[in-house]
Amino acid sequence: MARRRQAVTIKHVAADAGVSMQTVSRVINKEPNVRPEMQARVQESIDRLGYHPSIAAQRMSGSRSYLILALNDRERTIAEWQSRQGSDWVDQMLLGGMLKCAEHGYRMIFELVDTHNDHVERELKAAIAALQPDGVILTPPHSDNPLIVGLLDEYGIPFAQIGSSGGEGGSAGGIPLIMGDTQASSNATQHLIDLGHERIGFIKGPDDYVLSRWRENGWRSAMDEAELSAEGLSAQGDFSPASGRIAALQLLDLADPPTAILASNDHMAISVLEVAQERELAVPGDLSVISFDNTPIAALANPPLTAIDQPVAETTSRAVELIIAAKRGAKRPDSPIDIPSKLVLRASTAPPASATTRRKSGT
Amino acid sequence: MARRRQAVTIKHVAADAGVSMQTVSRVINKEPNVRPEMQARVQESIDRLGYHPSIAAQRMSGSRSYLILALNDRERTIAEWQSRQGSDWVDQMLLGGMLKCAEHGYRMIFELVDTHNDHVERELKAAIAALQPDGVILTPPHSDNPLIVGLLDEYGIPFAQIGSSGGEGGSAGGIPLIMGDTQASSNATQHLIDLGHERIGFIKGPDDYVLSRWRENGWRSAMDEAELSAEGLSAQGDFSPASGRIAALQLLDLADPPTAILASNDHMAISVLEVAQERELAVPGDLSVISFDNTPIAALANPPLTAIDQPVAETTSRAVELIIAAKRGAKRPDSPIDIPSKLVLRASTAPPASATTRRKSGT
DNA sequence: CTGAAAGCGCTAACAC
DNA sequence: GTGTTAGCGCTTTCAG
Repeated sequence: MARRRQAVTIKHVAADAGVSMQTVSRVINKEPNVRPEMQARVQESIDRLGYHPSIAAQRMSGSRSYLILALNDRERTIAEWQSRQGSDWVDQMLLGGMLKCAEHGYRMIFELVDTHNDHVERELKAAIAALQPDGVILTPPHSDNPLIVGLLDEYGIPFAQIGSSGGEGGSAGGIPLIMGDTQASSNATQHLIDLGHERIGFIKGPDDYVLSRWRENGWRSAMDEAELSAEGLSAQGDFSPASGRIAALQLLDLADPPTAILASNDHMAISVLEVAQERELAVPGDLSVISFDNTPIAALANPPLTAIDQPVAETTSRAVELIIAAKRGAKRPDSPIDIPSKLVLRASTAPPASATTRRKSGT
Repeated sequence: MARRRQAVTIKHVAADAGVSMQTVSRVINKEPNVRPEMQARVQESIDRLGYHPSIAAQRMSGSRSYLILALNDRERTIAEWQSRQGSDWVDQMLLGGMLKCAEHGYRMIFELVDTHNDHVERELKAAIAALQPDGVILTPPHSDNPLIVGLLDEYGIPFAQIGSSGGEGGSAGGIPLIMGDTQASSNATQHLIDLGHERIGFIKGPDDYVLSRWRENGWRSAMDEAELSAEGLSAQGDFSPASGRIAALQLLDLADPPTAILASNDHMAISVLEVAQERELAVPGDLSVISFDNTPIAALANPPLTAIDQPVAETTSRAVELIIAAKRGAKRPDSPIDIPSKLVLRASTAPPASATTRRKSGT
């Protein structure tokens, strides 16, 4: 007996409470201008009848859809899921975003879209038309995609840009959120400097991620500040283990190789670990390693990696909050929200073995 | 300029193509009784205008919602996300389910509900009323929850029960899918027996998961068949590392301890590994270990664990297919769909060290 | 502060 | 084959 119609509707509640549908609607939406006694009576009916509004109907009548769309890069996300390397980016988004949505009666829907594809626009339009989301959460590398940002602005849909500083002028509806990449990168580098390292290598992320630049900048600025040369100590990677291996080889083959390496993500750091092992370099004895992201493999690596933890859950949670607030008419923050990343100390960092034998001034 | 109304509706398309809305609707839904030339003309308008139907409106008019609800256990799922141990159950569900949904124009929405809570019913009713999903995917331990199953049957919503054999009579709309637990467990045990093990311990999962029993049964039957005693070789666990430790201790403290242990999930197996290390038992030299699930930590453990891989993505994908088929009126399969789990051989299993010194007949 | 009327975008049920 | 009519459940006007 597939009764496809709503079991109990606003009409039933109205009849039960002896009021108009309108009043019930007001109670549901916590609108003012309802006498406490009315509100109580209606609420009682709602509870007793087990009434829950249909978001489809709410959406139809021009109100909210209570849906927030989270957009991730299709190719990379699927690759991560299939590789089963334990990256929990999506899980952390769910943890932060879904739970925050639930608190407000919203729901989060995940969608994968191709960045490098002419279809982005079509895909996004389709998703918006189909779902009519109240907000959209963009993740790298979509966060700075002008096509996506432009479309969202045009539609007037509030959206969060995780991992984006919002470009130059910012956009009408975009709320940029960053995870302190530059600062964290600089802190991590400083940590290595404090340990006594002077030759600190850096493995960059791919250029289509803005945060690749931030991470590099943080490293470079800490090196500069300590008056250490960064010359030749940066190698290009693309987040893949293979690229990490190539970069590690490049750095360790240097005439004066680094005693520490900061890798732009965990996978590349693991590759560094592997290369070190092949070369019989002890970690952290001969080589210290720090990675970005702190996905589960960082803790499970051998040795466990000191890593910069990305507060993905917290950031997503804030993104949801800000979108919902924007819906309610709150004005957007005028500078990017910055949720700081913390350095998690584990076993892959130590003072350089040859600390005293090297040409230098400090300890 | 927040235009909350649909940008281009079926009306626009109808006007543009010079036909009635109904005809457009028929084209969208690929219904018969439309002349090819009409269908082409309408399709042309749809494409040119960039029209996409609103699922809210489709739902409102009594048709599908194109939404499939996936229900997971709240407490356990959140604990997994927070522990950051790399369990990718949810990711694999997304991989299998989301992609399959997308193929058919559906969307999957995740929702967490408390099993051990009086509110299950209320929560589920709320989700159904709000979303009007076309189908629901149940995961353990919800799959066999009579309250949930009963409610879904009553509402006439097709649903998949992952990890359930469907109980006695089965239910009207329930489609049980299992992942070959018994067989896999028996195979894994047999693998150890083939290796020469005779004392094979088993660490059970919690009783509120049916699959705990299946896994135990598989082990027990393989032991029986090989005429090996299982007496005292099973220890209770609850999937947590702590419980795995206690169970490992219990088994290894036996007067005649096992030379191999089959743990009902990866976490408990890791605990076994830890206990072994503390006791200076080499794995796999002195003790072989096999785990269930094969989440990413299994491969990352030291040594990497031989594990029984749960085909979560494939199962979820099939679940979605079957739900959509059921919607289209296909009759449900009359026995549980069984997607076999495969044993992934890694470095935690080997013949027992003392193989020749033990009382026995074989090699 | 409360109610009545109109309509959102779409499809089921009928006519033609 | 195609068009017309009515209505899904809710919220927006706008009256009172």
